[in-house]
Amino acid sequence: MSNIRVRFAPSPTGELHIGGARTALFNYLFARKTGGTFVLRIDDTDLERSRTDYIDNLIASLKWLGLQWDEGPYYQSKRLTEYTGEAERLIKENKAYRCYCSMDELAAGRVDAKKENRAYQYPGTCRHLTPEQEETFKKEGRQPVIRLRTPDEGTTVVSDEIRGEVSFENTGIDDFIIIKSNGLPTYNFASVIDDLQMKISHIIRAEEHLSNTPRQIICARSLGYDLPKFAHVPMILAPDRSKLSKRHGATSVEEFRDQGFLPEALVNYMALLGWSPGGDEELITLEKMVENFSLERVNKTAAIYDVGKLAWMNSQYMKDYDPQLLSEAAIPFFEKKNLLTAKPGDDEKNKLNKIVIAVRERAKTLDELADIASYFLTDDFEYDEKGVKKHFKKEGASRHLRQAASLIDAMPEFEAMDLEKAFHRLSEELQISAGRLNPLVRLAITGRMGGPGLFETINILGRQKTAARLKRAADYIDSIT
RNA sequence: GACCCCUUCGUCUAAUCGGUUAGGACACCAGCCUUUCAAGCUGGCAACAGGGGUUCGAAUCCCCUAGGGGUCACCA
Repeated sequence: MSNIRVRFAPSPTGELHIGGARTALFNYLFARKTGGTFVLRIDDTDLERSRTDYIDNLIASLKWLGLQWDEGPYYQSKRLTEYTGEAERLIKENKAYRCYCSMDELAAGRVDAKKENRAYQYPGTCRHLTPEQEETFKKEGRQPVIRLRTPDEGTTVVSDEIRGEVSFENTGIDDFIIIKSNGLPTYNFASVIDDLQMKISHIIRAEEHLSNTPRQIICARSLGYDLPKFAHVPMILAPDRSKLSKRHGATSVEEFRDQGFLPEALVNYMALLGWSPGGDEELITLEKMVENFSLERVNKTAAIYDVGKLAWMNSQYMKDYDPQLLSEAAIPFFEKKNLLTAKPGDDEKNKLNKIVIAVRERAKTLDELADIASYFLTDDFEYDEKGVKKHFKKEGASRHLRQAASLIDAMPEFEAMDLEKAFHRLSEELQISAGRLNPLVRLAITGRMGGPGLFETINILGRQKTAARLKRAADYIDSIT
């Protein structure tokens, strides 16, 4: 095991979306590639917004994607004394100080800054308070925050594995808060302490954190720790180039799952957003990704995700999926559409398998697959309107169907070859072409114009059902003509 | 507004010390295959943001402009 340690540290304030999932994936790939350790940490210091059901969602989503972590989950909410202890130490070392400014006072400063059209910075009001002044404030009942004393000059350089050296003027960084008045740490403090204490060697996270990094570096230096390496991966944007949000349709891993995407396809697709293995291969297994992964090959540009390509990729995975596993995965979608009344037994599973194999390459998602295959599981379907016009309203249609029905009734069991031959003879008898008979029969037994091969369809449907549907269609034709 | 990052087909991307007819994939269009719908196969459309340099030679290096994004909380 190498010394490489990475972490995925989401805050449980929402469902895991593909941006976060992709960050987790890159961490996972990097850890596997380097023989390192992948740590999961839950950054739940924001009591207001953190929710346990989001933690469940996070964990379920990671597991579903197959991104197994090696350590954790750790919870920041359980490590609070760690942060306050470090903050007290910094105060003793005169690297941090208590600030008694009220939120209103600070807000007023911000309003002024806005008016003068300049960036707001904490003016350092409490930087040099005497013990007496502190006493007075305390007597007034003010709850202090703790601020870090940050350098007033010089530059802080972020050395980023993906972006190179990025430097920031220290004048742009004020004495920011590390412990809030409620005693909880802020992100820039807790996260730094955890990363350092957990011996994280590479912080791989989204680009939105790049601007925060100089603060964290200053923080780490005050604390007296060595710096980890940083790698800021590009963001994933919605099709309208804005940040991902609910109004962009499905963005969370759970939603993609519920829409019938396979985890392998989603992982494959996410990996290719901001990274490429180099060659022309796009359909690659997780193993292959691990083998080829390097931060060097991660892009700098934000990527816009395209559900269309995800769907295509999903269809590719469905085609090659183990049929057993695929029909297993499809069951919830059949259930959702009320196509499965009870838990399927062995016989039904067998049938499901056949159905899934027959329709899989016609669907892009499991949800679509269940739609396409619905007529195999229910008699309750409508006839395609165009099809009715084209095939049912033709001279002799109902007679042809009745003939086909008696043909099938007369057949003891189905052999695809026999069926085909029998239909061939039938079309000769009826003196119509197979090109006219077959679509008519298809419409009668499936209600649709397209689908798996006709004889395969009849085979799966079974003799009785097929014959019954043929007669039903014939009756229907008689009733409308 | 300040600071920071980014810029190759509509979208994802390749071209990793400068020399390519700028490659692939999705989508789209056409053809083939096919009893249908798909799938598959073949072909087509389509990009180096703009302007200056450096160089024999720039998508690649430098500068400027424009555009996009991110951060500026007692959120993470």
